[in-house]
Amino acid sequence: MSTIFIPKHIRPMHGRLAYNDCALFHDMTNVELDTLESCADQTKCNAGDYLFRQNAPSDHVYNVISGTVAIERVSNNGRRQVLGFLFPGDFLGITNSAHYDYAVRSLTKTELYKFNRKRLYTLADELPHLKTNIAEISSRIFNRILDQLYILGQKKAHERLCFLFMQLLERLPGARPDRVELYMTRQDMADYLGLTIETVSRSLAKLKADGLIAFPQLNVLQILDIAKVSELADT
Amino acid sequence: MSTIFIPKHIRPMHGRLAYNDCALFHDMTNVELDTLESCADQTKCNAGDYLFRQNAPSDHVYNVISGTVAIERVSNNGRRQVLGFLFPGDFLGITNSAHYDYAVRSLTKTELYKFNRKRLYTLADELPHLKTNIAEISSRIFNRILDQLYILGQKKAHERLCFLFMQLLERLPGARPDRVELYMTRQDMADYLGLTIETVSRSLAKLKADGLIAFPQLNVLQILDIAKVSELADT
DNA sequence: CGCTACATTGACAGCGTTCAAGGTAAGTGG
DNA sequence: CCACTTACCTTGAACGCTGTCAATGTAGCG
Repeated sequence: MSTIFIPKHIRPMHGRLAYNDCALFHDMTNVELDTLESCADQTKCNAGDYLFRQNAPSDHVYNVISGTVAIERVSNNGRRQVLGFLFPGDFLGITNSAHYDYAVRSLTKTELYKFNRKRLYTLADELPHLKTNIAEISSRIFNRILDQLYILGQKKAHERLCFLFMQLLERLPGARPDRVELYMTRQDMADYLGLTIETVSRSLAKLKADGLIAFPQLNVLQILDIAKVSELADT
Repeated sequence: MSTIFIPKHIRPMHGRLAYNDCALFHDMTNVELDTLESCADQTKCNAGDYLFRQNAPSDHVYNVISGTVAIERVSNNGRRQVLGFLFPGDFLGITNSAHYDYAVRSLTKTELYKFNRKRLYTLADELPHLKTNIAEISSRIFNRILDQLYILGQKKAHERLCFLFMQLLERLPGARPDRVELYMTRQDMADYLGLTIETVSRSLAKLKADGLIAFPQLNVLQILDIAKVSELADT
């Protein structure tokens, strides 16, 4: 039944999450959702586990139920670029190539739905809403990458961090200006923003000294001056 | 007739251009090509002209026949990021949103095919090859953006330039190691690579002094040591 | 020839990286 | 409960790359 298929902690997002990717089920009838369920399986990961590695065959599309994951790309010489952080409701693995061009690493304990990619795509030919939704999700992912590209090309360290904060605030379920849980390490932030861990640390210290943010705990961020942070983050 | 529809200077690429986007017509029958032609129109631009601006309604998909264009994104504060350079055979304007998230500026005199986007997409529902090809093209565009993201996040100025050179060598029709025409200005390169024009100039001078490249003319590049350039460019 | 746009070069400052040391927090075992 | 370990984070100092500002050079064009 479709009411079982969509777990409680995702359901309430439907109305709220305009920016999140949780839209695969959007506008679909219960009958359609039942069909969709036939492609679905569930899986889980522990913190640090790789869901899949770079160049693995792209057999599945995943939907994060709970937890946080990082999309990474590692080059020949070992340098790592984090392409994004994904949260509950987000999709990953949507691709047209036969292999994933990136790896996915869990930052926390993570539960995911797992769809057979080919079956999902075949199904999309029959269910127009599903196809529209997949296109819509791809489009959002693409736009996020463009934002990140702009940030890496044009922004200073402290601006990049503000960009990350605003992204977390918008996309991380449960994040509020006075409490944003940072599930990633400083190194993950650095690799996402194209900086070193030291620069991240120093820039955080600067933003803190300037009264824009605070850290009630090491991994809990408080945004004190959201107007300024938002301005610095601006794309 | 489909033999008219695909102009001579594109036709020969079909077999060769594994990395170029000129694949919309791939595997299609003459009947299918005739149908495709019904969506097509032709247009041209002068150097410096904008084909369309950021946030314009995304009414058309374009295919470059001749010339070079730059995809750009400008932010609120005026900083510009070039998202890519496109050459004959390349597509642009493939999107799922109602508006373009970027502007397209001609670097040279440019001729393009122009497809009504909605009609093209409707047609894609009927012609399976066309739909596959559109997906294939989108996938390549996405991968190029990921490469660029990595470059901006991890590489030094001279490495970024080598990356650009290798891209031009692979994607610009007619480019050979001993002769790569640079249709873009130094400023365009800078905005593409997330650098300033001065840094571009200095890094070019350094690469020249090291004997990796030469400039027979200001806008003609010669790659003297392709092994090293390729190594520096490596993603 | 002189105008204009584009490119190069120089001097200098500043931001970010690198290398190194020290600090903090959580978990383990005595 | 406390020392010890480990992983992560912060801070410091020096260096170097890149940005900024300014001047000069160069190619194309009327």
